[in-house]
Amino acid sequence: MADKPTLANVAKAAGVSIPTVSQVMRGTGRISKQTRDKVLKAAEALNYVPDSRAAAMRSGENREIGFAINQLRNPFNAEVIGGAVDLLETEGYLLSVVDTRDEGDRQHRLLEAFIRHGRGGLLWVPAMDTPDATFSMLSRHSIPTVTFLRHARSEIDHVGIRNAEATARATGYLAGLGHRRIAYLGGSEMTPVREARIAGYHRALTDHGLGAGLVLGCADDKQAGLDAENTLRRDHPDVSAVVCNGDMVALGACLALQRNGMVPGRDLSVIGFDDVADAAVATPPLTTMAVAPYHLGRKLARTLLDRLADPTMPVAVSEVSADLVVRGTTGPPPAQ
Amino acid sequence: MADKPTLANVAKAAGVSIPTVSQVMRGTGRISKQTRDKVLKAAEALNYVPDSRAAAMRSGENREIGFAINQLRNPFNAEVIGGAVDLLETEGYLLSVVDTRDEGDRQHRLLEAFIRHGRGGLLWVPAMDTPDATFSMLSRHSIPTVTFLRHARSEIDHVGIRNAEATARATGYLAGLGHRRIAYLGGSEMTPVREARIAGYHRALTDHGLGAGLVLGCADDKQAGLDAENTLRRDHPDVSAVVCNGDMVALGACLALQRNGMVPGRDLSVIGFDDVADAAVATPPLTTMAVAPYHLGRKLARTLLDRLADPTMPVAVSEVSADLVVRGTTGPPPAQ
DNA sequence: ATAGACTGATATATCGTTATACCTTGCGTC
DNA sequence: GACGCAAGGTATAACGATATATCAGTCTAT
Repeated sequence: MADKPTLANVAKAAGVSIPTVSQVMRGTGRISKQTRDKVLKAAEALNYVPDSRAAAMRSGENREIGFAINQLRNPFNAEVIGGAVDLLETEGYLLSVVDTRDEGDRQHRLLEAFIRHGRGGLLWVPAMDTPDATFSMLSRHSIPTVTFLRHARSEIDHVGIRNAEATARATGYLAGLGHRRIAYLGGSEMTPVREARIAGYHRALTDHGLGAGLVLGCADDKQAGLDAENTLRRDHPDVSAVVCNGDMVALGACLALQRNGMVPGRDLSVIGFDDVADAAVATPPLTTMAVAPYHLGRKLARTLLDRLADPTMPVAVSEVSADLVVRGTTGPPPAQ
Repeated sequence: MADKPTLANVAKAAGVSIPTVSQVMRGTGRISKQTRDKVLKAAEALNYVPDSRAAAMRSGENREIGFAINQLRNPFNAEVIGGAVDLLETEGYLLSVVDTRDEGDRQHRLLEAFIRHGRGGLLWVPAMDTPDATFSMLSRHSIPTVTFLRHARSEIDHVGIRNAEATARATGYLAGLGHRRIAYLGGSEMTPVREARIAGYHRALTDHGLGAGLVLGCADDKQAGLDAENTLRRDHPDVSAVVCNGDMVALGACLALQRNGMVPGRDLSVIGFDDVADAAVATPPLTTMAVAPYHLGRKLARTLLDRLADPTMPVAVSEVSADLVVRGTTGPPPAQ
């Protein structure tokens, strides 16, 4: 076969110097049409593709982004990644993903791998137990970073969700329907996200004069939601509405009701969070706080690109609000 | 602040030469304990992390993998990616993902970006209309590649699913229950995957003397499955069982039944494909062909690592079989 | 005592690019 | 016809690492 497709070989084939080929490929410098055609033909013949890593080394240009997320196997996160990938692709960036599993030391290793492999920017859902060493490593190598969901440091760009506001809205909506006893269902660890949501829940209770709340934790999946609802009904039969930490928990709760001959929205009102794809097609369709993960991913990526374009930009922190989507799992409390 | 963390600066700080530092970092060569400690201390102080791209340039070592998939926003694919990422991470590889959307020219650009950015290996679900130019580009740059699901070229390593066998088994199971009129539901384009499944379906029909089949296409989501079942019931009321192209379609079909006061497994038997997380917690739980996407992703990555470790290895083609998981949506046909 | 082997380190070239400075030509100008 | 200037290229160094060869000492064997 022919030579390896490098600038040097294209140059040899075209009978010009290496810098000339480089300039033709990038459209810079002053090159005559005649020479350019000659070079392009040679490049074509060799199937030349520039090595952007070598280029990056000299020029500093870097279009490689890393995304460290806490849980890859999760439809919500998968959508976020999809959004980020799509946006980055349009600008010629490549995205690498790793799964930190919310383990601080594992996360440190993975972020170090990102640095080692020359990622020029980071999207990051910081693990709960992120050590200081991780932050100092990132700042030492001055990697532009945008955190997602969990706002770890005030000097780092951030994109999140208005959790407190959203949950307060959901809770307030239920109170407006006439519910007096509203529980909060789901979430196990006290992440900042859950903390904010529960704070919003409590604020709404206070605002509506509903006294102390009831928080019941559980894992973020359907089965756990199902179990939690059973527990709730047994121990607190007076609860007539639940605000859930996520759609999976909400859907599980609905399932539990139905398996016991009750109907969501009549015997118990249920509000989810996220608006996953299944929420709209469940029976009955789930009332939920919609956050459009795909667009969140795009926004996240956009924020990083803005930072890369202008490193002097002031810290960008944005929180997108969630929309209450009323469907079939909410209604007035059952008559006593 | 101090200097940029490079080999040169570590060397200066430690008072030794650059190659010495390089050797200490990699644990090669003969270095006295005394010198090593000195170097390690300097590296630590500078927060040194080697630049693997510069290293790759000289040594050829490359631990960057690209995954070009046809649809990122899809729980099954998300799990596959999760499996691949997990396995690759244990060996120090990084995975970049792109979404081809099954568009041949878009895919070509993205694969070229992988080459440009120096990916040393590729995982790939080839688009239906992949042009020859794409294959020649990959071979021209000799990028080790493993195709997934769609076996495009016999000389390329491959990991897939025994689609025909699995669907034949599903169909045979229904026939064994006594069903005489079994339809195939779902899938819109004639991908090799769907083609194989339908072939297996037809083979099973023939084996059980059930004559011509009935294939009804639709998109791969719940809503489409719901609509398709309604159509089926209206136009072909004699059908007593359906084999579905995917779980989403199957779950949609079950929903359609329930909304019409019928019960899956009694009035119509339904078998899905994939065993998505929801299949087990649906009501009734879905009978399906389980393929364990996470492990499929691991196997895919493993195959690529094997190829990278030994380029002379004969072409590796493996097809994993799907397991029939009998749950609640299948049963004998309703008595006439 | 001296060749030979081993130890611990270094000098130098190289990977594939890009940035910078420099070098020819040709041409118009005074 | 010497000068300035623009056009069209090239020479060279650098990016941050690794591979290869080499070198100064020390140790061993004969």
